[in-house]
Amino acid sequence: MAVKPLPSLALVDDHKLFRKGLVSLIEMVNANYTILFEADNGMDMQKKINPSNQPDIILLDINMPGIDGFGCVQWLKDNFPLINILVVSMIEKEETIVRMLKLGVKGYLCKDVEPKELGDALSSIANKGFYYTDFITGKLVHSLQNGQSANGEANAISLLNDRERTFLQLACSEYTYNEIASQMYLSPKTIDGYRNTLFEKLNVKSRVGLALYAVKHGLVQL
Amino acid sequence: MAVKPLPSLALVDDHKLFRKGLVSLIEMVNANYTILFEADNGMDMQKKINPSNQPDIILLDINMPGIDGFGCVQWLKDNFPLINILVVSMIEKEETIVRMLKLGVKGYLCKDVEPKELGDALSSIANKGFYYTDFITGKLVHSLQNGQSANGEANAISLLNDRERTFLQLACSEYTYNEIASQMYLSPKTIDGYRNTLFEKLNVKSRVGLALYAVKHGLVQL
DNA sequence: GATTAATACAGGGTTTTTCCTGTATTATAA
DNA sequence: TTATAATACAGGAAAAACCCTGTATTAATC
Repeated sequence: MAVKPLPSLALVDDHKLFRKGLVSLIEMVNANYTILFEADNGMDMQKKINPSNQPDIILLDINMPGIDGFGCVQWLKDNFPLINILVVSMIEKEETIVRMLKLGVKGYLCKDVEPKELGDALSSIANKGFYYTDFITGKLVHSLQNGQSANGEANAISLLNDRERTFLQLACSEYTYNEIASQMYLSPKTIDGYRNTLFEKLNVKSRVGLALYAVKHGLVQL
Repeated sequence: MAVKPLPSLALVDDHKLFRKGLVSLIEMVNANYTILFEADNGMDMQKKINPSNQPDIILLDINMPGIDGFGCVQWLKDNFPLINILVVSMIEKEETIVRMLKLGVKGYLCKDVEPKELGDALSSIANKGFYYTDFITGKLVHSLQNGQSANGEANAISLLNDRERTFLQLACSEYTYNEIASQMYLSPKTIDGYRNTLFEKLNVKSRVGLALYAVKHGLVQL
């Protein structure tokens, strides 16, 4: 009788201390998995993965230098769509979680969970193919459907269209609105309009408010 | 002959997964330490620490809900000044490191270091009382002395005085300068002056620039 | 084919921000 | 004691930001 091979894992996280801690936790506490490889970042992961060397599950961080978690997911979906992705991030922003779920990850864990939950998530993904906790299925799936955040605040992803988003990004700069207008090939008056609708939508009252909103919700990098 | 007791450690970090990983790493790899307690955050730490229950070294995170790492250091320095603090944070901003060193922590590790370096840091602190790597002693101590950042950029801590800092924080809001003036009990014209000096010092050209600078350098929370 | 929604734009006005130059007061250092 | 630096403030003006109301065009929906 053939022995079913152990599910193989890969860990992608730039914080080596965290990564090694995870490995230690997984190996010591639970002998049901083999660690296929570890990677420091997206680039590193791309080098270590290939058709004959695919893990069953990738534990993936979001904040990483170079190609970040989102870039990794995109690349994995394009190139190795069968690999299950479990995001393990310190980010608890609903917007981020929603974005990741929309991209098709199989689970999302915050770094403050009990080690037990990591075990649950891994076995759930290995067996059922996904791990969506109540938190995710309850509050978040609902917000996915109607573009509303669980805490009542509107979420920027679904609220803004492409043009509005680029305007918002440009507003987070020291360009004047006139300069932004020419960069977007629009009349200053149209920019005027964008500003006013964003003030409404995002519930702010000044350009500083716009900028802070954008930073807070990850629409611009600092 | 009396046996020298093992150095005792405490871990303060809100990311349980990371904390447990650290514990696992420390216990498995190195049997030279005992773990006195773990805490989820500053408040939790304050509850678990008392004159007859002091660890030799505290591994302290910075980003935590409630009382953060800075608050913890302040409280520890006030109440248990003999405890050695080793900061273990994902923050690599020089300004943050400098602030921590000024507060008297005994070492600063980024979460992306090799597990070995954690071991080095612990034994160095346990024996010599501190662990300042080349990175810290080289570039950073220099910047402590002349208020210059290692990468040439001026750092906000030494560059701004108290009034300027509070002005900057208020500028990161939707108050008009007139409103800020009355809140600071100053004439709008004086505020005018502050703005202009900060434009110079921080090398920005608009209020949005001020706000983004402040966020980037951690002078305001989002 | 009419209605609605989304997008781009104008006129025209008020408020706020930005910039420049110059002064008075106080504390600090030479 | 006399520069010097830091802080608080003024006048005056140009530029940018903000706000309101209203129109034209196109695409989608009824």
